[in-house]
Amino acid sequence: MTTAKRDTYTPETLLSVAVQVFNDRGYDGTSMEHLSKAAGISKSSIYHHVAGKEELLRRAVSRALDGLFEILDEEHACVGRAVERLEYVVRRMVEVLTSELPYVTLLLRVRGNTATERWALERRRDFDHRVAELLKAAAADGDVRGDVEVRLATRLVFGMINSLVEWYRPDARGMGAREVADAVVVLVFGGLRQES
Amino acid sequence: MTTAKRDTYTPETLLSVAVQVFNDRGYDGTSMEHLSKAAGISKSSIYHHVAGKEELLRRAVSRALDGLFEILDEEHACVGRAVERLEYVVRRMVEVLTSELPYVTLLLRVRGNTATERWALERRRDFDHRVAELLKAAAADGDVRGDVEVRLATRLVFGMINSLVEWYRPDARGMGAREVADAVVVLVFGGLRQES
DNA sequence: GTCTATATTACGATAGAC
DNA sequence: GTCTATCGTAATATAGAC
Repeated sequence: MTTAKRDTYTPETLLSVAVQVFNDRGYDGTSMEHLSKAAGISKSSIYHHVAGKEELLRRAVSRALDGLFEILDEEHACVGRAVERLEYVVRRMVEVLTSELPYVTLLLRVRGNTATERWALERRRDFDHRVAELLKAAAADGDVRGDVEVRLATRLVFGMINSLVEWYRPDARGMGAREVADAVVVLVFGGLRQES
Repeated sequence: MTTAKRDTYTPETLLSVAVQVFNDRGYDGTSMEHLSKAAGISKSSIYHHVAGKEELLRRAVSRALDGLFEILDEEHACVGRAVERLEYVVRRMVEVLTSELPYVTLLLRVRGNTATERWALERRRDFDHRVAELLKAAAADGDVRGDVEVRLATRLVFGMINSLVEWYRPDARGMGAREVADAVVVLVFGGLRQES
């Protein structure tokens, strides 16, 4: 029992509290006062753990970005037919969005007012481009419909996947991540229309 | 030539400037100082035209909500087979999102920190429910696949459509609203997969 | 590690001159 | 209708005691 007691904050545990408040009120709408109330410690105590508000944001979006980029290094994202790699990435994106929900939520709402936010936006764009290339390859293989521009289709698919953060909640009696991932894959590739 | 001169602001023209800044920096990240710089007049002059920051937000989201709700009163949204009414509403949503882009963008980013924001969120939920009922009816008709829960499908389709505000820009050489609407309808109903 | 107290700056909004 | 000047508050962050 080294530090098995409880209660005292680390940057990690403080982050999980802060990210919740950021997502509830918006990053700019959250003051250090709000954070201190939510954490149950004083404002100045927060500064003992982190340099300030922006460091909390940087830690949070880093965690989200790391989770997303790791997908692209996985075997099923690198080998095989492009359309199958794409399906794998789509499914894994849903899994990362749900498992790292608060961190990805914050990432997707970043505006670009500070250097940290602009850095996050840039890394996000890199990730989007990597997935867009996958869709482009699948289109070149003839596995994906050619009557919708690849760039446009990528954006719309990302829109559908990323919208998870606006409504998905890991309730006990709610939907599981697997169920959501299945639905996203079915809709993205097959569409709403009843197949005969 | 009553007031054909130019330059002096009305609540309307000031709103169009303010909404741009709100969307660029986020509502909470925008100060009256930012607005005054963008409008080219002093902070106190803004208060001559509107009661404050929150009134600008209210006017903006009202305009967006009015545009969306009007869709539901149109003939093609009320008569005919549910799946066809749904397709019509999806297409018109894209048109309203593109034509009222800055106002809808602001609406979709509202958090809920003030009374105005909570009112906007509530009206948005009403609209979402109306469209969800349409999808439910289409599913009851057997025109929409039954292997994805209606509630989940609604959210994902809304996610795809609403994501427009994150990337659509009405550039002269860019995509037209019609092209985007076509792509959304094709993907929502038919999916990505190449049809044989 | 946490606190109270405070420095300093920025914010939303108003007063009153022109 | 626009301005300068300013009020009162709330923001980020620091100092220093315990």
